[in-house]
Amino acid sequence: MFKAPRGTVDILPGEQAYWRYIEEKAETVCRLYGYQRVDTPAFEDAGLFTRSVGEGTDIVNKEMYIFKDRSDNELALRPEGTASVCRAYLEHGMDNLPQPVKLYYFADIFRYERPQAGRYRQHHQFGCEAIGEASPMLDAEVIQMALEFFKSLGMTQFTLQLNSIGCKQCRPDYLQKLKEYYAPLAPGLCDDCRARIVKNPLRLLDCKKPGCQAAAEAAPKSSEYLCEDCRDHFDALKTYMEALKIEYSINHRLVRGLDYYTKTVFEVQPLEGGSQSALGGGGRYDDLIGELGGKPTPAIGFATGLERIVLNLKDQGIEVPEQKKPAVFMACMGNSAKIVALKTASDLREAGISVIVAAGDRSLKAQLRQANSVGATYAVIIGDDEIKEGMVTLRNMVTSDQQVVDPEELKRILGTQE
RNA sequence: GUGAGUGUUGCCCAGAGGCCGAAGGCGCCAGGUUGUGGCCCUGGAGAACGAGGGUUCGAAUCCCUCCACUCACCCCA
Repeated sequence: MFKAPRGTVDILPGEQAYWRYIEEKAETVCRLYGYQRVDTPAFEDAGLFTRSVGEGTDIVNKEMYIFKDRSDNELALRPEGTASVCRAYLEHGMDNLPQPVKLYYFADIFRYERPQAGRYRQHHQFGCEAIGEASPMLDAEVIQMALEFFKSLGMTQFTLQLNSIGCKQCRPDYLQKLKEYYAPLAPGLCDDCRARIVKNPLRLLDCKKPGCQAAAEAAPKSSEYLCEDCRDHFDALKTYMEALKIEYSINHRLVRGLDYYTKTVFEVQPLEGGSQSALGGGGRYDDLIGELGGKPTPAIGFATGLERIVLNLKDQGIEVPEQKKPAVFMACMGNSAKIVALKTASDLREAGISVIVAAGDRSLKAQLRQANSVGATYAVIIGDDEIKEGMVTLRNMVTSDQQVVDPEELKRILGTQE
């Protein structure tokens, strides 16, 4: 027997209510904020990701699904959403549209990781990107939008963490400061961290190892080494956040795992929950479009993991609307009844009424049992008696009222009941 | 890549060397009404107990190997 590959899951009909709910809320938020949907391919040139996400990151180093196709193109299943959207922005000349261009997406994301709670090899993200505007107003708006999205789902148990990691003007200086601070501490750090001092100093800050915690806690803070532009930007953002009454906490150790971020970075964390907890995150990436070959174009975005949202909704006991039940279940007995049932059903469907027709030769009892279990509001019963009269029996499954009606009348009767 | 746990019918799960040719619940199917659901009752189908090897007179139950899944670390959505 075949099984779904490791780290992948089937989202069965019984789960779909959560997914439809999330998608609907996401789309509502996007409409309110003026974002338009974009869909990009599930795989891209591998180089797109190595260049954007960064050579030194875990995602690129050990998590990408890379493969060569039959023409020897090196491709990768997308390990995140932003790079593809930026590629599409450039490829389709969206820099000629009024800026900023606001796009959202639902995408499956692939990372070769060890699966665990809330973490999969294929997962789904909803994300937004606002490309072509540098103002911190947009930062505030994007963050607000992310929070409004969670709130619209009924979620309340989460916090917002914020930081600024500077830009290419000020970050080199800050990294230098970090290195200087860490150099004498190196002997006491974990192996990973010793390597990070040279390779990726920013990552020193989010090491979870007990031995490195104290060092990270007392490390120089990026927000204290910002250039004037970055500082103004961060200050303005904080002002806007206060004006919007958005609560946040500054986390000096929040750095994010993708190299393209500049200035603002943020994460949404649930109040409690497992360690795979980040519900979403994002930040500004003012240099990315330029690095991909476009003219310098500032941008900001965020993404959320749908699997984690589903987990959270369940943990919080948040109810989602049930999926629509069929209006009519059509039971029939005998061969001529089958023909009438089929015809009647298509008539009703033409009128927009959902119908399930019992196929096969099961007893009426069995058919009605099924009508009950699929949650149909009505059963239409057709047998020899009805055929003789040219009528059908309409049974209300909720009240158990039953009447014999002309099939032509069904549409009218059912139409007004809905 | 590292560590821990688990692996019995579609699902949940009992079972701890012979009473297991595997129990129960849910679900499924059928019957209890000769054309009628939801409750109830009865019956039925469905598992050689992850795979392979070993110990033993005898293993779902003990040991080994492998595989899978889960959780945790790392990192992230």
